[in-house]
Amino acid sequence: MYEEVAERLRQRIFARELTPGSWIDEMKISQEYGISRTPLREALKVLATEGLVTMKMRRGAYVTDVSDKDLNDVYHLLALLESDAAAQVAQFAQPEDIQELQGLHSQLKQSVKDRSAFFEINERFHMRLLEIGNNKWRTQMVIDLRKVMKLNRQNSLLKSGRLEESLLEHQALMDALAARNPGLSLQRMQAHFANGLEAATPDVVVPANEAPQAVLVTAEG
Amino acid sequence: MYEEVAERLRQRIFARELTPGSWIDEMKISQEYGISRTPLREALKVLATEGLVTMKMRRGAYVTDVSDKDLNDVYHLLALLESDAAAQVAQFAQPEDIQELQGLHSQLKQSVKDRSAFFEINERFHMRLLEIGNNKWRTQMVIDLRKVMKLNRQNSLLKSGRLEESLLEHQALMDALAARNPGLSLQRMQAHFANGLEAATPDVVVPANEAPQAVLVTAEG
DNA sequence: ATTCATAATTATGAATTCAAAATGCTCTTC
DNA sequence: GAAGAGCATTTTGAATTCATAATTATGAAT
Repeated sequence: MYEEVAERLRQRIFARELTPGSWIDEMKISQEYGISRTPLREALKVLATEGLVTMKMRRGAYVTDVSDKDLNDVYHLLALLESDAAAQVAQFAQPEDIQELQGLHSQLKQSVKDRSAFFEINERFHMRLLEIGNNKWRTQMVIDLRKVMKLNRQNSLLKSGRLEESLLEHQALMDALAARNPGLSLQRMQAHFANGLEAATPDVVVPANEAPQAVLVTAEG
Repeated sequence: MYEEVAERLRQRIFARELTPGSWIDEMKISQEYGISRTPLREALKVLATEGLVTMKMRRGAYVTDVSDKDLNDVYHLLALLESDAAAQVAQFAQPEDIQELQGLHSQLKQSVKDRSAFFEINERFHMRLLEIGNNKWRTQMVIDLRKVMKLNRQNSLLKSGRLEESLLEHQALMDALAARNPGLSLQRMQAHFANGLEAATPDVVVPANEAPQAVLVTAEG
């Protein structure tokens, strides 16, 4: 049950119903959910290790307040991990996996008019790519980091006017994947992330012309 | 208290006192520790999110059995994250931080005769580099991944005859850091990891001559 | 003798109870 | 009137109790 409770809490945190920095009233929540404090406390400890809440000694649980630096740091790691995944996919994926990604990409193209649909398919694309990347630890890390991102920016990975650009970057990535070029795939994913970050945090930059070479260290079996 | 209990359990798991795949008897452990099952269960759930134990529905907790592929995957991520950290350090560290690393490296040189001392200082060096890298999320991820590595190989990051080689790689890394060359530092750290992995898993290779170029995507403030 | 069903035991998961610590309020004193 | 001390209330943290599910053992039937 604690899993379920943890998920409900996550949703409320992401929805800003529980605001960053605010105290979490165990009594109140457990009554709301019609459960005892025991499974709730277990859920809170799980969220604490995920970084979504912070436990203060003898003071209870607080929704973590992530700073701008935190968001930059997390975004940087997302770029690092997902680019790495892209390289692995280009190198080791089965043809049908690439097909599947192309299918998702097609759906993405078609949903460019519908913001929320685009958003959802985009997320599916990224998650599917990770799964095909076939490293569950990396996948789990990305899942956790994306949760943290959701704490403070609704659409940090996809800001308003960027749908078309984002689509072009996806296309470029898909081309690199289809060409089974790991280095290029890595680079394209990096570019995708570099462009995705909003202008407010301009210290994350990959100059497109002097784009990075591939780091080719592979550990897949 | 659950933190403390979690740590005691971690130690026992790393020491192989609780063997991978084995069931964890809540009753027995709680009696051993002279506590109730409540904080123990909380600790177990934390260890579960860390990946050290696996919770089976209505079946309790089991020490996770990590496969060879898991170890390869985790090692790959360690290489990725720590190289990234090295690049950041080269780029953004304060001079005194580099000094400190050089100090640790000197200690490492001197302790080449004492295996366990070497081991401990080596760990300190890597951790300190991460901290200087100034991304707490990355640091935490590496800490967690290193815990997983400890599950199945005592000295996976440093196998028997490799102390001297390892030292040379460290020296090369230090040179790159001192030269404040991010790309080279990244590359040297990658090489360090590539060489560190034992021959039993030969699918992790970086050809030294066609060493990777730097991936320069920085997100530090 | 083997297999299936039922009962009993054991262990997990959750609720409730209990204790201790921290905060806040009130009363007293300066 | 303000400040400090003491008491009460609130809340966390842990133990105990309770219920439910699963496994095992026992017994009966084929």
